[in-house]
Amino acid sequence: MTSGPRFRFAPSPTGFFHVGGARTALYNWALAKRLGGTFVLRIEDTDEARNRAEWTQGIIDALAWIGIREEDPAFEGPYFQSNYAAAHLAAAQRLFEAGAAYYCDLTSEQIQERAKATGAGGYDGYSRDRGLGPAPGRVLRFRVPDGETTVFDLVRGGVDFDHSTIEDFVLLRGNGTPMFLLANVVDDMEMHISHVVRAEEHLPNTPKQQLLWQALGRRPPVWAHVPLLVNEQRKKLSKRRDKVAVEQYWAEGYLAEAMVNYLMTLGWSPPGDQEIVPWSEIERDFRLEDVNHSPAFFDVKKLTAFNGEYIRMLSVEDFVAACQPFLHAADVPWPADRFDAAKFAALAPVVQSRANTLAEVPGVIDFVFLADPELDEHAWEKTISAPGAKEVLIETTEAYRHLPDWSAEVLKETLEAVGEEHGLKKGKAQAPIRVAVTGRTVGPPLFEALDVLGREEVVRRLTMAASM
RNA sequence: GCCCCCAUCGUCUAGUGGCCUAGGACACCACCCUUUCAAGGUGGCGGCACGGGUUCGAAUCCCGUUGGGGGUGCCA
Repeated sequence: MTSGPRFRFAPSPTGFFHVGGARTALYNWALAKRLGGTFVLRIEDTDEARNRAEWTQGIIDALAWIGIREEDPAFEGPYFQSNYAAAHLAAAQRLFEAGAAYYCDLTSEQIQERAKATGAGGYDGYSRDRGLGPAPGRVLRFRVPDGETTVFDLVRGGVDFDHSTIEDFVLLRGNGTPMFLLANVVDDMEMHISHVVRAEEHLPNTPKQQLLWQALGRRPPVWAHVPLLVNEQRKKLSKRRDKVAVEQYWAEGYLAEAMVNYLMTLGWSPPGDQEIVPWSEIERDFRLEDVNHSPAFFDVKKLTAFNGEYIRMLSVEDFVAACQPFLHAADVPWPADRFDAAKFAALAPVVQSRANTLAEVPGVIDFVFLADPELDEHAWEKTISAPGAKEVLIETTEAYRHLPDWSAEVLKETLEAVGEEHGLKKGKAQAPIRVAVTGRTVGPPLFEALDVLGREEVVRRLTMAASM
């Protein structure tokens, strides 16, 4: 075990890696790295957790993607909550023996009835002094003392809670298994966690945890509750409504660096006037004290803009490499054997300056690898019925068939010359050729595309279109 | 119901009592560039929730109101 501060990251078992979790992980990681501490990954599994191995691997893969790697010495884990089952029970037993906890045999229904009768909400401490011992069906409850608790939070400062508003909460269920709250605290103790950095939703439960630390004779960790990530309705991000799985952004061609950078600007901003900054600077500058107090909207549009910037920062080679998974995916629009890596590489620079995500790349250049690109009928009608369009198409086809040089520049000059004869401006003359060759009115720069496509194929497509 | 947190352009933020006539980014709009679409450049639109204090002076400090969110289980 290393000697520095120990930060724990403990995602709850939702089955996927949440963007909110990713941000919290990044906060913990930045701090652990800068302070020479440790990032402890703990899987909050339960007996019922399904697909534990698969889910754990998913978390580890997603963490690796955003730069938090297992092979880094600052990374520790994963640990599993269930490994500490004995410690959970031992802690409960100690609390009971010290009188800090007591057994209660009331059922949920009975508690509700009593609450209704007395007009008070929740459990009223009925069994506090009944001297009950453990037995099946009885829960162990924590005896919340009189007074108040102040949680010292690095993000928010001191937060006061009056004990009269905290009911005697359950530590052990009627079947003897520990509640999450207890397990969580005991795990943190066992792992010598010094800093708990997590989402704001946990703040109201923190006084309970702090009380547990104290009752167990230990100094509580440093707390830091970071603001929630919300949707456009200002509600906590949920899987049902929102696109929150990190894996999904990964699959859609977002660059990890862009995701990381964007996530870090939610609730915090790098010093200086630049918000696109490398991780090395984030790691150096990030401080919990500077984190905002209010929830932040996860704006996919801004993420996408960041992603575009990061794509443009790539070298052409790196861009081509990053595109590979998307060019060879199963759902690619062209037959796999028609793909030509050299042609793609030739077109890469013009694609790179246009794309905001990698997933949109195949759709931009698909016409190059398709045997017969689907023709947008509407666009075709409109384009070819324009004055002079038909003549330009026919004459350009002939000119291209006999062109001595085949280069973007010559192709451009040739077409413009033909267009001029028919009184068409450059852009106008280009339209029929573009639709005839690519099937669409929009796309990457025409002449570069024609150049890459080659004379034979271009002339074939033009001739076919001209005969329509 | 009770408890807790929060409040600067539509969004993310800078701002820690005078440098604020409130700065930047995304989005949006216009123009330029241009070979369609982008990218890039220039400009524009747009905000301190409200009401009281404190102070010579408040986006900044205090109180209240309103609004939003979260928590409150023998869920994790």
